[in-house]
Amino acid sequence: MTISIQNIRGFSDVLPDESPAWQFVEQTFRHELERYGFDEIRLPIVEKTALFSRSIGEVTDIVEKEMYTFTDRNGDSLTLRPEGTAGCVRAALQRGLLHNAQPRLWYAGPMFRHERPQKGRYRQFHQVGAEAFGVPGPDVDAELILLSGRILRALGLRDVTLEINNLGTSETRARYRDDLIKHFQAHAEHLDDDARRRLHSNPLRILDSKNPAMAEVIASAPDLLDYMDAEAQAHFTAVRAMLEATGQAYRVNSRLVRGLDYYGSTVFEWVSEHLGAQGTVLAGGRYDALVEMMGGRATPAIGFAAGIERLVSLVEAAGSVPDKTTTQAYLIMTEPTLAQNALAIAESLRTQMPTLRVQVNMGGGSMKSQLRRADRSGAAFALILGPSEAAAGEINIKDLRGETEQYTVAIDRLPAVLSSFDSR
RNA sequence: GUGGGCGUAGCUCAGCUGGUAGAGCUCCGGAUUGUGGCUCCGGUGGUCGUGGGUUCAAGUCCCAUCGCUCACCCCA
Repeated sequence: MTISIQNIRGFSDVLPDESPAWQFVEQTFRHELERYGFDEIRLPIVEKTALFSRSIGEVTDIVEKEMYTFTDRNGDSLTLRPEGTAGCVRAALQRGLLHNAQPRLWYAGPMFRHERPQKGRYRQFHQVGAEAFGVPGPDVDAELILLSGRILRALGLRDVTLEINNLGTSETRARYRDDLIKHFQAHAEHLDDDARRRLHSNPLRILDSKNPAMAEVIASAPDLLDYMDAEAQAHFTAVRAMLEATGQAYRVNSRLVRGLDYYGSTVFEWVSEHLGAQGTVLAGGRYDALVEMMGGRATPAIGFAAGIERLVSLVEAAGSVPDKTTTQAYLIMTEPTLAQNALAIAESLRTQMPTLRVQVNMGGGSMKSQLRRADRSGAAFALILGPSEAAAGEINIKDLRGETEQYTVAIDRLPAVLSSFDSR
């Protein structure tokens, strides 16, 4: 079949088969975040372009080539949000949430980046984000990491590992960056094309290269950790001590660099081996300079974002998605003329039993096909209404899963009977 | 943006050196006049991604194009 209009590349549908896993991931985040004192904030999907270009960094890949930017009817440049932190900071500042308060906020929803799609990477993707404002750490840093670990465990994910790093202050990072460029320039003959291109735009990224030919130049490069000042050292040590005290395993990865300009100090990343090339499942870090940069009073902050699609794929592979609640009762009728009675019975049942799931067969069909639908709906039992039952104010109950013999009851006794089935 | 792999039924796929489109699953009906699952029988469903070319003849060969997918880059 040739369908004339299809979805946009990289914008996927979440089909009914997949939605239980999505709900599981979303509900787990909501539940654990609330338990740690985070409150939900709902933010616009479109913001002024300048919000992102200024906060994320003009020369990052996101801003340079990945944003969905358009001009609206007023001539303003608007952008579909590529990430959540900028909008959250904007809202917190604009609405006065940061005034004499240390809010902890979480949000969830779609983000948009115009990249080439591949496994675990889509143009519309979904994140859950959490941001904690006003606390300089290291206690929040550690708690946020512990929270993210708890969420991943609650999702039943075992094979995810925690990597942490400290990017130091913007001054020490600039000094490190300069030395790194010098180092790579001195060994320019060993660099591949990508590395040469990134030498000035993003030299820290060269450290991540997977090219074995460059392993030696990279290994001999200066280490960021050697550049940290005493304060950053102390902060990093304290975070590590807190993780150790709570039994949270981690690996220090001095090559761990976040892609957005506003990150500094503590950064962390949860990584899975089962996702192909896009293994990062949840990542975050401290961004103490961002609030002030956006016009607010200097306010320390830290946050993380998790990729729902990646987590859904892991959770499905791990088989940890709880079974979907299926239809408990499926009502069928032997004559189409009984549809009125069937609807009335179902409505009355739903009113009397608020938690009951009951589906009425629609569109007729033979007894055989109706029962087949009842079976495939996953219902625990079928309610069968024929002319004789209807006339007598009764209905027939057929147990589709257990051993109970089929029998007929008065309709007003149905709630009691179904409850007894339910507690079985 | 660059490269590899792949586009045949709703799904998973077969279709040799060109000779009028197939299987399994699903769905619908029947075997069983008001009784599902298992079995058996039958049926619905395709402009073979799209456009052009070669040929008496193209799912098959050639060209272009679109899409999907994985990887690079980058990131959740």
